[in-house]
Amino acid sequence: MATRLATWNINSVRLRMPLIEDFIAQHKPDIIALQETKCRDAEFPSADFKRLGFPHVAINGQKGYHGVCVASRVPFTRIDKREFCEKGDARHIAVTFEPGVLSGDAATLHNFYVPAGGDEPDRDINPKFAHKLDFLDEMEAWFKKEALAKGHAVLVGDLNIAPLETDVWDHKKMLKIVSHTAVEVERFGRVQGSGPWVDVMRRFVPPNEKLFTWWSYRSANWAEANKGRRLDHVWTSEKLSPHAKSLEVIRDARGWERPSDHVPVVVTFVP
DNA sequence: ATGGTTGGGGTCCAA
Repeated sequence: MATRLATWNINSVRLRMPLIEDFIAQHKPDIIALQETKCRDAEFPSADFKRLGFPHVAINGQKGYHGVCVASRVPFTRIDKREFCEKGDARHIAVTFEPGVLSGDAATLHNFYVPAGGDEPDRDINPKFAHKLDFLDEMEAWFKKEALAKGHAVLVGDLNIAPLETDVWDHKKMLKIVSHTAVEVERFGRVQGSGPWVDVMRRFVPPNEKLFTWWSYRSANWAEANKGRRLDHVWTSEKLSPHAKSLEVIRDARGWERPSDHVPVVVTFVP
């Protein structure tokens, strides 16, 4: 039996519940990690997920901004939420699955929403960019300290960085744009190396091929212009990597009615 | 060089 894991920055879970329903019907995920749910835990549409076959829900939400969750057909054994940068933001949640769900061992799934970082890529004049860099440093220190990637672990989410030249529509034009600056890419590499984590998406799509998961709302004709970025990621620990068997980026979802600006990414695991 | 759009909450901020 295979387990299909999806990650999707939904940009308001309540507004896009009909799209989530379509996505479930078409792509049959077993576990869904969402970012930017944008509602308090008490306002989270748990009953809708239960109706759709996802009775197990772990939520870390806040009013209006950020917010992450994991909804699952199969149970998980524990829920952890970590606060980063002492800001009280809801940007992380982790759940642990029993042996036989993602691999033959128990495996922990971490779901992250890394700060976007504002417009100006200078930490001295832009506190949001400073927050993003500090958040990444804290991720690296935590992963090292806890050796989280030494066991069976998956990390998904909107990391708000497109690290490779092929993760953006035009590398040279993007070098001074937040999400693709050298300082961010260097931080990204250190976080990834702190596992070390395996970039699962690039196991299936070679690094010389363009691969995007996000297209701005601000450009009309997103599909023709194709000025996208790969901001959403799936990493596994090395031990779990062989269990990840396929990748789907649901590009069509960007063209659905009232879409998120991010599309779902689905990875199939065979335990 | 500039502006383009969306969501939440409430007449502006974050992305």
